[in-house]
Amino acid sequence: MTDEAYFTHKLEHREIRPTAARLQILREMTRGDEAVSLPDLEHYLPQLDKSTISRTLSLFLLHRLIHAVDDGSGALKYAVCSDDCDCTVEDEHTHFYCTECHRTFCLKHLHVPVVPLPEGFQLESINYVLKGLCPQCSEKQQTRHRKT
Amino acid sequence: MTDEAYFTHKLEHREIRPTAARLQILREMTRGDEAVSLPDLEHYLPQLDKSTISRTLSLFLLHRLIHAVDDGSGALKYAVCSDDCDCTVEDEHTHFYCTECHRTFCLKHLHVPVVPLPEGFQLESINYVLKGLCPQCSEKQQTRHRKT
DNA sequence: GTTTATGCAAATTCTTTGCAATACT
DNA sequence: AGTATTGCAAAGAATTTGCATAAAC
Repeated sequence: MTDEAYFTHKLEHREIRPTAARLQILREMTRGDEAVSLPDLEHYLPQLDKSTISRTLSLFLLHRLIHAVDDGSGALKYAVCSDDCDCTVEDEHTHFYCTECHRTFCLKHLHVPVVPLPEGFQLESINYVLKGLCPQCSEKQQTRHRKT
Repeated sequence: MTDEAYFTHKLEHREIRPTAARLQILREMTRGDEAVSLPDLEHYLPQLDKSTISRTLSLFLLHRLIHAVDDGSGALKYAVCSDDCDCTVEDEHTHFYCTECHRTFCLKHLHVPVVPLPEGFQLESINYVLKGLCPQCSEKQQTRHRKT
């Protein structure tokens, strides 16, 4: 299966018409294990208008092809769901936001923890973002300390 | 101890000069167990400029008088820390965002869970927001269903 | 009287929307 | 043709900043 066919299938699986713009956005979002923001996509895909990207992200969200993470950086970040994801609380995973390089990592093997809620609260979803230094930035900081 | 003296002391305890604007903002933030946004404060304190509120919140954050919660509503929310809070991961509590009434509740008795991070990640803080319906909105919804 | 805080206006950043033009089936 | 998609321009919302005035010590 070619790359193109793979992404086309992925869109159709979620009942999204595979247009050129949507394929480009999905391809871009699939590179790497990091969540990307609308401004990120705007930067990497200058041929597309931000309104197109915005509407595409809304569509992807609606069809549960991607999930959104609020990492507190000011811009929402988005990442492609795994194929079997239904976006229920049980499907959600932990994200890590690096306060140094501002990247947000998907820690797909770490499910979000669920604390028992008081009476009356009805849980729909969870935003669980750990913040700190990613391995690279943590390493750089230690190197700097060793040298000084 | 009067109200005024209580808030003045609270500011001074965090080494913040107790000006009129700061006292009003702190008083407003102390009402209720909900986190408030900058636009919320702007609405409740029309006598203060939003730039003043913005700068005051930054100052409060810096001095760890308040903590910020990103509930995904578009506006950051802020809530007064408990007196013994040092804003470490162990001090952080769970927040609940109601998708219906858009209020954010501090669940102070529920510490944020901490999942074990992969090698190399250095944890600084956690944003843990549960989303769904609060007791009131959940109740209203059920009432509506019973009637129809 | 010098430092600090505040208000006003404007800028910035992220995101969405109306509408006309284009592409698809 | 008729519907869906896209680009452009503009609007909207939250937040911040420069600068002049006002308040505090």
